[in-house]
Amino acid sequence: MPELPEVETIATNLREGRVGQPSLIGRSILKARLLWERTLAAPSPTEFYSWLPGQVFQAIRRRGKFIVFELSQYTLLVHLRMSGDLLVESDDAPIAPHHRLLIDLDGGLRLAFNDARKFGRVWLTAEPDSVLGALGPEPLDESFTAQDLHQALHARQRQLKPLLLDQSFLAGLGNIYADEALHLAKLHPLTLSNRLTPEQSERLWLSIRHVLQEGIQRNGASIDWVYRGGDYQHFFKVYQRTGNPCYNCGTPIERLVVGQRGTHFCPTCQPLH
DNA sequence: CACGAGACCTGTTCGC
DNA sequence: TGCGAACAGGTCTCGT
Repeated sequence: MPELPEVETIATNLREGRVGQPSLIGRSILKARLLWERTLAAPSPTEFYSWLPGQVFQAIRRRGKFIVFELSQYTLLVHLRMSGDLLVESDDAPIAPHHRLLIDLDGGLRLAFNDARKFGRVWLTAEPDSVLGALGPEPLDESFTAQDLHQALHARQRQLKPLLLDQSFLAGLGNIYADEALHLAKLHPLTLSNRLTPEQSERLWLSIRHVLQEGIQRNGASIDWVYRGGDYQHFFKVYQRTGNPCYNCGTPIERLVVGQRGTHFCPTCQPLH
């Protein structure tokens, strides 16, 4: 499901609370229960169950597509992959289909990890860098400049689309926002990274930041049953618009498969040179 | 190093 | 209506 804007929205809601749902900050954990063991990437279930009770939520943030829960002594990391979601619910609510992990909290609450496709993963560790360390830069960070992007693009020779999806190159972009950013930047998804001029790199940098910021502003995109609450799907320019006219030039949007991912682009606005 | 295929999973939609 | 194929917001591993 989620890319950077959706993960950001979920993390913000858990940190700040939303209507009818309190913040998790300051809450303590009573116990945890795994309903699908493979959801837990590390440590062992035995360690997981013994480390969590008594831990208090100190901070909640996002890094790439990971949700980072800073607890008293450990860090809980959650990656939602394709279909994961995190819900705060009453601890006596019926266990919904696809719940994979329940964490009981004080105050009669429960944090539930729901994940139909079972791809999502959870880590509990004292060394979060052991999981997050390989991630590339945060695209919205002040320290990430157009020059940085240009230099990184020229350090490799790869097709732009798969490179933008590579989380060690840049953290947080997924299939939707990569397609939207490339369209806004007027770059073909198969363009080789080291062929971009400084001007093209800057356009890509601006476009990536633009689509991510707009996504966050609209609480992410909700394109099917998996994620709710976002609006950005109404503003897609190419994603899932195959055959529909480009808003710039009227040419039908085309779809091709790149790195096994559906890829949407305008052949006129995004020519392959 | 770059790339493609297969794996991990379940649910929904599409095409005949 | 029914049924299999195709597809889905992600990432890992393996072979070339």
